[in-house]
Amino acid sequence: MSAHKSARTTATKQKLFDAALKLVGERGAASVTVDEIAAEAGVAKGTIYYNFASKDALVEALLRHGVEILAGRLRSAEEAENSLEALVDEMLGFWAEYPAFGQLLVSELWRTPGQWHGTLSLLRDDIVSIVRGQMKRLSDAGRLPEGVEVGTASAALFGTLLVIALDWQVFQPERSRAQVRDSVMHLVRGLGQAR
Amino acid sequence: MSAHKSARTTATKQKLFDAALKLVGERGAASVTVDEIAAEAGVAKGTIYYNFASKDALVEALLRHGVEILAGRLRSAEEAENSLEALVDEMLGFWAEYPAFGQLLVSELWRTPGQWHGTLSLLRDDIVSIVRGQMKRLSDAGRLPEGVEVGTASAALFGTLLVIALDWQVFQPERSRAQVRDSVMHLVRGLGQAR
DNA sequence: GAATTTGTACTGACCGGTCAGTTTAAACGG
DNA sequence: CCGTTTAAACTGACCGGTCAGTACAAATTC
Repeated sequence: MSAHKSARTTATKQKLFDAALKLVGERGAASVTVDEIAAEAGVAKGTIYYNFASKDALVEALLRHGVEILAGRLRSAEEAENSLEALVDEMLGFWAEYPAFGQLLVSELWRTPGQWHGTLSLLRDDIVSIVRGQMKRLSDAGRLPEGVEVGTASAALFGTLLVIALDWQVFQPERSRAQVRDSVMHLVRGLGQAR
Repeated sequence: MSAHKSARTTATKQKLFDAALKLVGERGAASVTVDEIAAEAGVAKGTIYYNFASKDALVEALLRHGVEILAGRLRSAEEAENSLEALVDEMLGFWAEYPAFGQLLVSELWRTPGQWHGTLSLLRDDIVSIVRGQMKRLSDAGRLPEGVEVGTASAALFGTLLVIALDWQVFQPERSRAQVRDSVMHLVRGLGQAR
């Protein structure tokens, strides 16, 4: 893409994203210090302020970055197999790979006048609209129970997958990913073939 | 309960719970100051430290208090009508009444080594076990699809209701409570009568 | 092609404000 | 009276943000 960025800053930003994601996901954006992020990334504090305007700006960039990855994956999953199930499977895989991002998202997404609420609303829409595309297909095929609104169902499915993944990681780590996926699939299939 | 508490302190604690719930739910435990909570409650800062050992202790008490209310409501709902649907309806009503508590819970519940993780695990179990009771009834009656584990399903249902309620409050406030409840019921009924 | 300049990325000591928690003396109320 | 609350000043650790300076490679100059 932008050819005017050196490989060096890109690498540094990546290190900062990794470090910030780990710490912020675990302990919350407000209680992690910039010094800690710098230490975790193996970088001086000043470097953070060279690359980002503020701590908030770093977190916001992290949010965008993560959603970008998720959206990209969902789109390629759709390309490979155009089904709701493929989407669900991919999303579950993403949360399994980046649990800290799930923790960050879940703790900020519904904070009413939060500092990232505007950004997060937009990002949420990115993902939900992808889910909605698949839901719409089911609906058009008459495979959705009447009374279920596509928009609501999409938002609910997204949120549900998020918490199920989180709950799995935190409270039931002994379950395999396949087990969790199958349980969710059961639910989703039930939805798809309900009368 | 404990008869050795004056009505005065009980009232003060209630004011503090209300104030703390509002602020902490909206902006997160870490970024709310004790002075703000005192101001919101219309109480001197010293009073907070007379009634609670620390800011953390106040939040923890708040967590316990909220879960106690929720559990109490769920139990009386079950007494009135012994069905999963009654439980779901009551839970949705609770989240509608205390949205800030939902925000607080969702942002702390899956924080892996968080300061309240231990307490929260126990509190989560309180609620989930109530849900599990109803799930078990369905399961014994053979009204649950095979392959769905009761424990997992209960945890998932609890989490799902929480995020659906939150998403409703934040992103779709125009929907009526009845609408949301009906959508969820659709899902739950679908689960109950799946083959 | 050595010497010098320029631009970019990074460093870490430092500063000023913020905030949890303390202290105290006095008032309140049941 | 005694348990509770108030008001206000104070402490000190902590933390976001700053800034003068370093490193170094790629131009630029002579």
